[in-house]
Amino acid sequence: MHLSWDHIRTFHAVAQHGSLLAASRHLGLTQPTVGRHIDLLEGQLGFALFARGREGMRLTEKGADLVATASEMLGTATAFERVASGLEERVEGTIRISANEILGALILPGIIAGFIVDHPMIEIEIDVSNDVTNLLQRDADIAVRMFRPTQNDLVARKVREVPLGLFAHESYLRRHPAPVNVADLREHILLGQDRNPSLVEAFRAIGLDLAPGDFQFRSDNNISTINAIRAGIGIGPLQLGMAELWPDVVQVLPDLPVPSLELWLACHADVRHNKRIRLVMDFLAERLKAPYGTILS
Amino acid sequence: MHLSWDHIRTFHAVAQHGSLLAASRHLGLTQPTVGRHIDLLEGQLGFALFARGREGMRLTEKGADLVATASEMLGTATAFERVASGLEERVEGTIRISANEILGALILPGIIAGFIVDHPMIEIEIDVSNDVTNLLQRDADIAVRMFRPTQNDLVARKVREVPLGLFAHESYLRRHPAPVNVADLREHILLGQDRNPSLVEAFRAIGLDLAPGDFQFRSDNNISTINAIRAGIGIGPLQLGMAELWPDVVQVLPDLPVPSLELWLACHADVRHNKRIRLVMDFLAERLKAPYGTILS
DNA sequence: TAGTATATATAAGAAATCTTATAGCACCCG
DNA sequence: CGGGTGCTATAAGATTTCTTATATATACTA
Repeated sequence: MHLSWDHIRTFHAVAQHGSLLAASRHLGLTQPTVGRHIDLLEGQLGFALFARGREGMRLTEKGADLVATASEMLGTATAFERVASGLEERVEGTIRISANEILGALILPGIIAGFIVDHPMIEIEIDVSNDVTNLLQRDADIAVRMFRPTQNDLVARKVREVPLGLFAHESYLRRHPAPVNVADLREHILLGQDRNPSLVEAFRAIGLDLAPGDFQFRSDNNISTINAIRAGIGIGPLQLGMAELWPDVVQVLPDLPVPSLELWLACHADVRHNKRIRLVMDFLAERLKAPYGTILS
Repeated sequence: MHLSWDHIRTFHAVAQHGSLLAASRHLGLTQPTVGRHIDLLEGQLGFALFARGREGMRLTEKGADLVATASEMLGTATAFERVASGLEERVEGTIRISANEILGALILPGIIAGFIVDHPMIEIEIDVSNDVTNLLQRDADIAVRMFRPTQNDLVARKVREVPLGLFAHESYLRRHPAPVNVADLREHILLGQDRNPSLVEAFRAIGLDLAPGDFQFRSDNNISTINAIRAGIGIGPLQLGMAELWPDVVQVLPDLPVPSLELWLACHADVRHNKRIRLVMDFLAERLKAPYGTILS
């Protein structure tokens, strides 16, 4: 008498999400179905996997002992899907692209508009996130990143360098005279990141040691920062190509050697030969080489 | 759109057994069901896994690329079942015992007869085989072996030494005078093993270097060998305890230091705390300590 | 305190899955 | 060359599984 492998998947999802309802949403099933899977599994095993309560499904001790193996199964199952996807040669289908806010919301739509007219059989989904793990979990097929992806099963290619500068809106500079050297920045309202430390590190590299508290406006969402600059709140970092779009946003300390970012494209090694993915990656690499101004205008 | 894990299991079974029909028998499904699983899988993947022909299902190149991952999944799924079985505390249920021909056919039935009257909720199955891998694949819960099981995930305990001797039937010895030393054995009709080399090695240990061709009757089935001795074909090895059952079978060269065998009980480490399995193993260990004569009489 | 959101459990109808039965093809054996 | 065996494919009915809808309970919120 064998267990259903699909029931093991359901067990894992419930253990992961803590409730039948949450698991059902992630599995694309309904709550009664997920509940029945667990009931059947418990019936076959002869012991309870979860304690049911108003706050959801708590793993029992025995249930907890089984999570690791179920998790291993999930990993192998996603590997199976990845390998299968890598063997696929059909051009039609869906491609899911993971990108940060600027790329996903501002840049990619314009690029993809050109792609889909030439390839009407390919559907594109955009997942706005900065997490690399979604390539491993197959939540996305292609990732666009502003740093080198180092995960070992990933295939990454560098598209170009992205030069940065410090910018402020005219209205801000009218109220606060523009800085003439790095040290002057301390007297200004600075726009920075919330929990991401990369900007603090970049400032340190150009000789300015700042604590998170020295930034008066903090957000990890890049679009939020851009709009803060445009609203005249203060001085913040911006990609040079983007600044050209808004004539009333001007660069401060233009000679400052701000370290530039890198633009990378990545996919999982298992799917690298998938025709669809290749096609989209090649197209993105080609179009992303151009400065943003040419894309957005 | 996710694949069904059960379909992956079906894919693996078909790849393994080479046909829908053979796979369906191993999976406990019917041939049309197995066929539909493969059809659905191929439809979702977008390419063919098998080439269908009168001689069965041949893996395509792409199908072959997926077998390894599917196989890994099967391994994890059986591990899941093993761990679950180890966590189980119910006493009722089925226990499957793997044993060689002599134990499985002659000895165990008598022992188990005593067990099941005390434990009516436990059902016992006997799988006659000499393969240790069936504990890993969960084809059996307990194995009784005549050698030390060395597989690393196995828990084994030695029950006792099993002394061996050389025996022949009276009718044979009437036609051929009994040997008086090891060298005399060369002039006799010897009963040996077919492909299993252990007996040849045992003879070499007592100073007699024999080739397979020196045995006129060869079988790897122990019961076959026993019956050959009883039928008066020639001289063959027998466990001392068994010989007592047949007064007209007598030992030759009784002072010969024939190396003895060891009797081992084994189960998988994952399953060692299962109450049922513990119960049966303890019972078997206790009863198998006694010489066979007391069991069979 | 009413309203919303979270959670599980259950009943009954809808939808999918599985089985039985059958057809068709190729091979092997006496 | 008939008769068995092993194989896949297909149709139709039986069965199971899944979903929709509802009941119940708890916590948070305004």
